[in-house]
Amino acid sequence: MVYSESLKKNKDFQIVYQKGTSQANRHLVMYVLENQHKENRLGISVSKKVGNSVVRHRITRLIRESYRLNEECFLSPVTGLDIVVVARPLSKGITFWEMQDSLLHLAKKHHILKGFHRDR
RNA sequence: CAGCCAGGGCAGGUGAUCGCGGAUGAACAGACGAAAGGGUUCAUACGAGGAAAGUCCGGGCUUCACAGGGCAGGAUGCCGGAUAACGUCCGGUGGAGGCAACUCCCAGACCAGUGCAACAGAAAUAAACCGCCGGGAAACCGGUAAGGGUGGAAAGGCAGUGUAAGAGACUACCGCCGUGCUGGCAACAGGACGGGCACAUGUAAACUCCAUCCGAAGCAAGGCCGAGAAGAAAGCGAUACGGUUGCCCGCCGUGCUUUCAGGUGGGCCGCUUGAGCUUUGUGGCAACACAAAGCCUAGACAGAUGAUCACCCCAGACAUAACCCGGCUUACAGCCUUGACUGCGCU
Repeated sequence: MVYSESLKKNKDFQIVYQKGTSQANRHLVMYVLENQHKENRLGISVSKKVGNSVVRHRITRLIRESYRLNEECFLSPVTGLDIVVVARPLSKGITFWEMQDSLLHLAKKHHILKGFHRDR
């Protein structure tokens, strides 16, 4: 991803969970917190409740791909954001398009979305 | 052609665009970092499985422990072979099933000891309920395990002789036990002779006994480089300086350099050339071994295979490497293929 890092440390996840704001829909939960860096950092969490390793890997890839293809929409002019996306059990077996809609829907609820034109 | 048995292989494909991982090569920058390390861009080829899964066995590797012996604990359990090793595999033996091809079996020892055996049944390791026979007027007494009934199991089976009725009491065949013979490396098989069957049942996936094997923990193993902080020693400097109120007393705290050991955050190695794969040949019934030639085939460290579009078909199951191998077990849409057997039809 051009503009973003991935969120890695468990400590960073805990900070976002505790101090960030959260929005949810039926597929995903999104936590957002302003960080002190220049870049966005994206963390993805899929628990074992969702499915086996194959299912979890696929959901992770769909989230990352959805974010990557719409990355410029998430950029904040002021500061970087820590974004944690948690997959919920209903997201098992959804398509890429549903995942992208779901992710952008949550971003809109967070009011961090800009310049997105739905052009399917 | 149908049914059935055994084995082997594949695990959606092709193209375009975007994206990811390490490797190699080139170019750029020498950013970031104390160091160890490492960055950016482009190109090239490569990039999960038959089970990668469960983590149930066995080994390699690493660190620790270890004179030798014994106990405890665990595992295995017909015989021979294969193997680094195994609880795996191969070939046999015995038993069970199938017309057959073939398949299945935790297959040592209950005359070392201990335990357990519900219910039913007269009685369960000890026998007389009915029956049969003899005696007696009867009550009943005695004999009897052939028959009935119960049970997983009732004092070898079956036929005959025999007898009051019966009984290995006696005889043939089968079984059992013992002895030696033949074949086989062996498990075992075959037939011979003897015992007339006594200790008198079953259960070891009951304890146990016997034989064999086993040190412990695991790549978050372990090794290397090593900020910061704290520690030790030596040297330099001073009887000082700083703080507590300006001063005095009192109280509290020490600077710099070098070296050393330990090793946190971090980084690197371990990390993929290996009991490796493919082909051919030789030995072996086989598992497998040996030889020759050729090949290099993921190596991440929050963890890479995805997305979109188009087309095709039989419409794609189960399931994502994490130090590496050999197995086992479990999950699985289907497809291809080889051999054997049985039945039917045709020649």
